[in-house]
Amino acid sequence: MAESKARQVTLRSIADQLGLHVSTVSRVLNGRADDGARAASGDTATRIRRLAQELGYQPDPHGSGLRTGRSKLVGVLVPRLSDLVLAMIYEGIDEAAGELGLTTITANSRDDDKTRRVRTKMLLARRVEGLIFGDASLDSGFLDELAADGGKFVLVNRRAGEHPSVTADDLLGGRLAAEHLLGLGHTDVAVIAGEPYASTGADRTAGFVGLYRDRGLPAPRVVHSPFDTAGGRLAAERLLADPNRPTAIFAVNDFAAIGAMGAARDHGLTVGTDISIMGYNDTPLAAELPVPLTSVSVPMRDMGRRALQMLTRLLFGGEVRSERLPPVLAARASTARIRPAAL
Amino acid sequence: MAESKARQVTLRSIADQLGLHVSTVSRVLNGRADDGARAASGDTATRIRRLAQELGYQPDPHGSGLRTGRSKLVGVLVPRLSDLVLAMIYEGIDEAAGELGLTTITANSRDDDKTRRVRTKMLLARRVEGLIFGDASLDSGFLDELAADGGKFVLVNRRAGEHPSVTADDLLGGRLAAEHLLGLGHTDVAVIAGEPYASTGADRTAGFVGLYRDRGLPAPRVVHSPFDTAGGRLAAERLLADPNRPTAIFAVNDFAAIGAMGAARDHGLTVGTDISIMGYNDTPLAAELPVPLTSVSVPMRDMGRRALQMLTRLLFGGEVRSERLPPVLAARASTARIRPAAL
DNA sequence: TTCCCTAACCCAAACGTTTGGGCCAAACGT
DNA sequence: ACGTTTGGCCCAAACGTTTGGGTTAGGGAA
Repeated sequence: MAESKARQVTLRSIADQLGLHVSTVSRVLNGRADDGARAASGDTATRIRRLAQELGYQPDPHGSGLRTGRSKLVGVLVPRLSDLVLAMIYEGIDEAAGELGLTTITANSRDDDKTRRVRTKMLLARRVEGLIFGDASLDSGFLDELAADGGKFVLVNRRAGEHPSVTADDLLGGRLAAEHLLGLGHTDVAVIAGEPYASTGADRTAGFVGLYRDRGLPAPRVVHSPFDTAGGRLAAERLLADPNRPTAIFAVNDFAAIGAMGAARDHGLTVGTDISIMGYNDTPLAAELPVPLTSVSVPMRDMGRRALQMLTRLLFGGEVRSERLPPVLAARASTARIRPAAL
Repeated sequence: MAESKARQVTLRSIADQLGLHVSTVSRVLNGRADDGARAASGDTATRIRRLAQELGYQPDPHGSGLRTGRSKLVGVLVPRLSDLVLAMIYEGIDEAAGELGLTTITANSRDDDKTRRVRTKMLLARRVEGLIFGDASLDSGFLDELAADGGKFVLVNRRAGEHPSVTADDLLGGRLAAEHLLGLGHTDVAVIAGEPYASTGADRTAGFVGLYRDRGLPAPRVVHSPFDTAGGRLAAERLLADPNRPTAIFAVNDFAAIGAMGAARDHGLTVGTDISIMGYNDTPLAAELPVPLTSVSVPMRDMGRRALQMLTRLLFGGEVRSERLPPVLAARASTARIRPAAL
């Protein structure tokens, strides 16, 4: 494209200009070091390299892909890229892919099974070498089918079944959240748990609820919702409508937490004093909010990086073991010691 | 990949199984309608189609790309995908691309000229047919160079030079913001203007400042900052440190506005009563914040869609004219009529 | 009956790479 | 002096498609 008139610069054009054979040029430019060394004299090799450089030669992926059967493409399926969490994970994936000479193609599944299948088929039609799913659903057989068909993939962020995955330890994260709120004296708490099909929300909720149960306290109320701000607001409104509302709310997602903060304010409550609210993921936004949001920090970009690396291990024959990264609590002003007056 | 053992299903394998020639199969499956009709009898055609369907044939893009010289790929360069605005624009681009049988590849430039060049080169090496830049910079010659080299591209969100672009009418948006604040009685205002190299911030600021000047009012203070929350907070802190601080702040970006809200709160000010703050883009978050944020709504997804469509027009020989989409004000609680007491 | 037409195919080349196998001449070993 | 190695290169096939141009057989017109 950058040379629409000047025709493509190809191995052949370089070879012709130098009076060499195309295979010689190929070996020098792309063969493994030893192969290239035997293919041409040092002098010829530098002449080739210099001309290639000068002409801005870039191997045509169609040609090499056709010959080698390798596309150097990996597909990434996410619920939606406009979800900041997934966007950051994707950035990690793409970063690591670039370092390995791979290119990523991404698509949104909108957490819809039909779309998921269609988009995956499109990625496979593009001959991706492997896939990374950021939208794994606990209740869909899709991944099992794909694995049975010999599809190579890893999961990121959400786990499902026994498929290899890179996730944060959401169970632990949920416990951290519970410990934090308990430490502040909150015994009457509620969870905005996200979508039931996502392991992230489910595990965080399970960890949270588990700790309260372990301490012999009444089980927190659990209400499901979408992972976004509007969903969080609605869920919180339901909770706050209750005459004896909880003194603290744990939302499994920062955006849901922000929605909950809005709902709290609508109820005339000041977040951090009248009610404690915490989120999850420690989005860059969390620390900068008017009332800084307590959250649980997970290494999103790193999760992406590791997922890509795990996928390449998988592709090059290795067996892989799922990884579970540790989360860490980020306490801020949105959660505070319970005030009896608040009741 | 889905058939790692069963070997690829190719035109040849289909042809062999039916005792036909590969070219016949190709014409039926992929030729234009008339070509396909002349290539085989209706009966043969259905046999071919049925088998292809049954085997799940998907044309190999390496093969067809090599032959036709078309990759059906378009490259999308953005500052960062973890910027919600760009993510939504990209979703629009990708959506429209899918409808046209195109696939998008995206990369982050981090608004850094070196990275921009490197990533663009990578996209070109992948043989994208055209590019969409969401990271145009007012002060870089890069796009001019690329255009001179015959590169096919359009800009989205930000404009630059005379290159074809799909943007919102940011000048108008800035005026809308100014009218809104003026209508509420704010004559002492400030702008958090974003990065100077981005046309978005520059135009919004120019429109805003222009209206105040047109009305013969003192020129608003203008302070630059990154487009994110932390940047907005810092900029606002500078503004609020001034003993006679502005009664309203216009941030050219919702995230910067959120940061500004945080800074205001730190200064003991209640947003919407003690001080008015407004943002830009009308991010989904804006309406759901504890104090709902007044913003200027721009059709981000549609901008993406149109950019992709404009690019295809450009690729298929047409001339194109830049488009400027109208923004609309979304007034909310974060801006209110000035109270003399606030001074 | 002869000629032409058309429907329904097949043939072959080309796109740019990669890669296993030549081939030749010069250098080396004995 | 003669065989062997080896450095330095060339050959050719193959990957899966597309596409301009055959080729054949059967049917219709004259």
